[in-house]
Amino acid sequence: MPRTAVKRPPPAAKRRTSASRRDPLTRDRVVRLAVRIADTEGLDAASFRRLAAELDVTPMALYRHVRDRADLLDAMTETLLEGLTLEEASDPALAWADALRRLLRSYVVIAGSHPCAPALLGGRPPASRRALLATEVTLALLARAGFAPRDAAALLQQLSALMLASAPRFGRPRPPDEEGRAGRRSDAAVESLPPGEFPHFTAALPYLAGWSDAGRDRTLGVELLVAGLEVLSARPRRPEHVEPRMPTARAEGLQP
Amino acid sequence: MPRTAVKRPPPAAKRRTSASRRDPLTRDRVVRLAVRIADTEGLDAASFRRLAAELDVTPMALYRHVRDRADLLDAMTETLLEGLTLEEASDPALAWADALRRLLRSYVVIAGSHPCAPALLGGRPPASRRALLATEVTLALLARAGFAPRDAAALLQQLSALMLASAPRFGRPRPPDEEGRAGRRSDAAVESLPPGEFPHFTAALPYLAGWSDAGRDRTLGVELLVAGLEVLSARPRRPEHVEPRMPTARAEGLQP
DNA sequence: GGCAAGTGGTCTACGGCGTATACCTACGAC
DNA sequence: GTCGTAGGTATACGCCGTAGACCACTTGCC
Repeated sequence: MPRTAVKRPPPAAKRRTSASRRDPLTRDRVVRLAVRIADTEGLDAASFRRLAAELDVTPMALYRHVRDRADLLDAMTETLLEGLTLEEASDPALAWADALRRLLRSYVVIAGSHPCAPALLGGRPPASRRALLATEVTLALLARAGFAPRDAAALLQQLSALMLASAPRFGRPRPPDEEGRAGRRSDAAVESLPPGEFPHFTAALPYLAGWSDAGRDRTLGVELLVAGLEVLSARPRRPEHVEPRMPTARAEGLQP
Repeated sequence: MPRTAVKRPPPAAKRRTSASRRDPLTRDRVVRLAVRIADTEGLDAASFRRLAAELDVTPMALYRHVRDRADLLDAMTETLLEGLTLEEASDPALAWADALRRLLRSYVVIAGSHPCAPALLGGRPPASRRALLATEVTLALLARAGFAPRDAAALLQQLSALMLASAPRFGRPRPPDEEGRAGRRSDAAVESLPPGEFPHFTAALPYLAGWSDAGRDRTLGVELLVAGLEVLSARPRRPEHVEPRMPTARAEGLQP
C-alpha cells in the first residue's frame, strides 16, 4: 500500500488547499453558479475568470464544459426557461386565454426571481431549444385565439417582453463590498429627485423597485395582456386598415 | 487675411495625415456615432477604442466629452428617447387612451429603427433626465386612467417593455466583413429547423425579423395594450381577487 | 508683449476580459 | 504495461475601460 500511496497523491497539501478533493466540475455547476452571480451582481460579473476562481479552477477548465461565452449565456437562458409551464400551456383542454394566462404567469415568476433575465433575453434571439419551444407554444396559443401568423408574430414580441418588464430594474443589489461606486449613481439620481417635479414617479417608486410585494403587482401585467388579446381577437381583422401600402413593402426574411 | 491664415495652422502636413483639420470632436458626435455603431454591429462594438479610431483620435480623448462608459450609455439612451412625443402626450385635451396610444407609437417607432434599444434600455434603470420624464408622463396618463400608483407602476413596466419588444431581434445586420462567424450561429440554428417541428414558429419567422414591413405590425402591440388598459380601467379594483394568499408567499425578490 | 489658466488632445500603463494553443496527468480498457 | 482520452493547467494574445502625467493651443488679463 505504501507504494501506490506514494505514487497517486503526493499525499495531500499539494492537491488543493487541503482536505476533500473538490467535487467534479460539471456544466450544470458552472451554469448554475453563473446564473447566481449574474442575478446578484449583474451579467458582466459572471465572467469566466470569476467563475473559475469561485470554482477553484483555471479559467480554461470551463471550456471543457462550455463552448464559449455565447454558449454559456444560452445555457443560462435555458436554465431560466426551465421554469416555464410549457407543457401545461399545450393542454388543448384549456381555453386559450386561460392557458396563456398561466404561461405568462410562469414567465413573470421567472423574471421576478431573476434580475438577470432582461440582460439575458433582451437583444439576443432565442437560440436554445427550449426558447424555441416557448416561442412555438405561445404562437400556437395565439393561433388558437384566431390571430394570423403575421399578427401573432407581432403580439408574440409584446408577450415575451412581459418577461423582461417584470424583472426588478431599480435597486439591483450590488457586489457586497463596493458601496459608493458607479452603480450607485443612478439610484442616487433617482433618490435625490426634486420632490415636486416628478410627482407620479416618486409616488410609484416603491413599487418599481421590484422587491416590494412582487407577486401581486406582476400578475396585473398578465391581466392587461390577456384582456387586450381578448378584445383584439373579438375585433374583426381589418387588413384594409393598413396604410396606403407602399409597393416596396417586401416581407424579407433573413437573407443578406 | 494672409496673416491670420498663417498663424492658425502650422501650415499643414503635421497636424493630421494631411489636408483639412478634422472638425472638432464633440459629445454629440461621439454619442451619435456610438448609436450608429451599436445599431449596426451591436452595443459591444461601440467601444471607446473603436469610436476613437473611427473619429481619428486617441481613446482617452473621448473622456473630455464623456465621463465614462456608463455616461456614454446614458447619453445614447437619451438620444434614442429624443424621439418620444412626450410633450404631445402631456396635452390634457387628449383622452388618456389617445394620448397613450400616440406615446406608445412613438416608442415603437424608436425601437423599430434602433436595434440597440433593448440592450440599451433592458437591465439598466433610467438615469437620464428625459428617461425620468418619460416615466413621469406615462405614469400621469395611467393615473388619469384611474390606476393607483401601485398598479400604475406595474403597468408602466409592461408599457416600457413594448419598446424593447418592438426592436428587431432576428436577423440583426452583422459587421460588414465577418460572414460565417459566431453571430451567425443562432440564425443558422433557426434556419435549419426540422420543418414540421415548430410549424407556428416557421410560419411566423418572416414577421419576426423586425425590418419586415414594420409600420403595420408594430402598432398592433400598441392596440393590444391600450385595449387591455381600457378593459382593466373599467374593471373594479379587486384586492381580494388575489389567490388564497399562501402564507409562505413571500416576495422572494432578491434576498440571498 | 508676456504670461497664467484653461481646454482638448496625446502617451503610457494597468488590470480584467475571452480564448487559442500547447502541455500535463490520472484513469479505464485492453 | 501501454495507450487513448477526459479533465485540468500554463502561457500568451489582443481586446477592453480608464487612471495619471504630460503637452499644445487658445484666451484673457496685466
